[in-house]
Amino acid sequence: MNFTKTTSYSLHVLAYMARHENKIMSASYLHRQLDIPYSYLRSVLLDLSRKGLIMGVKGRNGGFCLGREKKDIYLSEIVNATEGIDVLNKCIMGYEKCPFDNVCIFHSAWTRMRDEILDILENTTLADHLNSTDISKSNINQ
Amino acid sequence: MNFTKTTSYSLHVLAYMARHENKIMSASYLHRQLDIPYSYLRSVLLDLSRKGLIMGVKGRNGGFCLGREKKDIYLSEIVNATEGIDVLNKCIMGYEKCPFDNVCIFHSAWTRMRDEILDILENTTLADHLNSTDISKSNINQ
DNA sequence: TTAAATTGCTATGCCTGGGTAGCAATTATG
DNA sequence: CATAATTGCTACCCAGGCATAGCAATTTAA
Repeated sequence: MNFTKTTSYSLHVLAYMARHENKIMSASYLHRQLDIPYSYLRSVLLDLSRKGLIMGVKGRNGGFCLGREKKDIYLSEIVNATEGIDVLNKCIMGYEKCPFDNVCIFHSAWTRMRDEILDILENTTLADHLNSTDISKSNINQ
Repeated sequence: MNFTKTTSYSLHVLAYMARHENKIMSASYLHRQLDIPYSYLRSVLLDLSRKGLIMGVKGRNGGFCLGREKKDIYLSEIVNATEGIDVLNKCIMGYEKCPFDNVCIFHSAWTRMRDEILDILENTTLADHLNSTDISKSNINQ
């Protein structure tokens, strides 16, 4: 009923990096800032680095920064790099194809959400996301 | 992003039993009808039986039937018997509490769906479900 | 009475997501 | 130069969902 933690961690990290562009951040720093288990964060960062979403800088004072400009990284790419966006194509009953032939009572609620989420993922860059959450942060009604 | 297969199997089985009330069905029969792996179906049925949702009848010609009348079994009970309805209380990012303080861009799409699904689960009995899918089946627009 | 079909129950295995740990290579700092 | 801090990489562990297999007990049918 949700994204994997790996996806969540990745979105966290990349959103944080977008908010502090051009700053190189080490795994231990990100660990302290984002409260993600250090060792696992290491492996997530390695993976994102291999996939080009971030760039690793070795050596003392090394760390990671965005692999591209924040306006050029779409959220869908991040999900694709972790669990793959295909999760959204499985019906809520866990099958590729709805076992109730799309007439199950959850279907409309489910597809509506899926379409909205897909739309967000495919049309939001890290830069957009930054703006949208900034607006939200200034809204008391949370 | 979806219910576990165990939940899906359970909903399948119970919906099928509701559609053929008062008939005793063996695991191997249900396996053939619903295309659920036999051995795993056995363990699912055992579990549902222990939890009172179905009743086992031993011996040759034995099998299972609904543990209560179909109008008295709510879908929420079934989900609770398998993975627990709490899955719906985790945010889409996989946490108990949304790590973005409820301002993440998926939040409204997600909560809307969750509320709808919860409403369906808590207010639909197997009997209701039967009617709703019957209506849908007669609808060409699928 | 014997065999077949069934549930009740338990032990086991596989896979994946999540997580840990350590070593080599690299780089900056004292 | 020596040491500290870092990434790159690999091996490993654990839990849970999914799945299989087999044995005992029960009941029916031949």
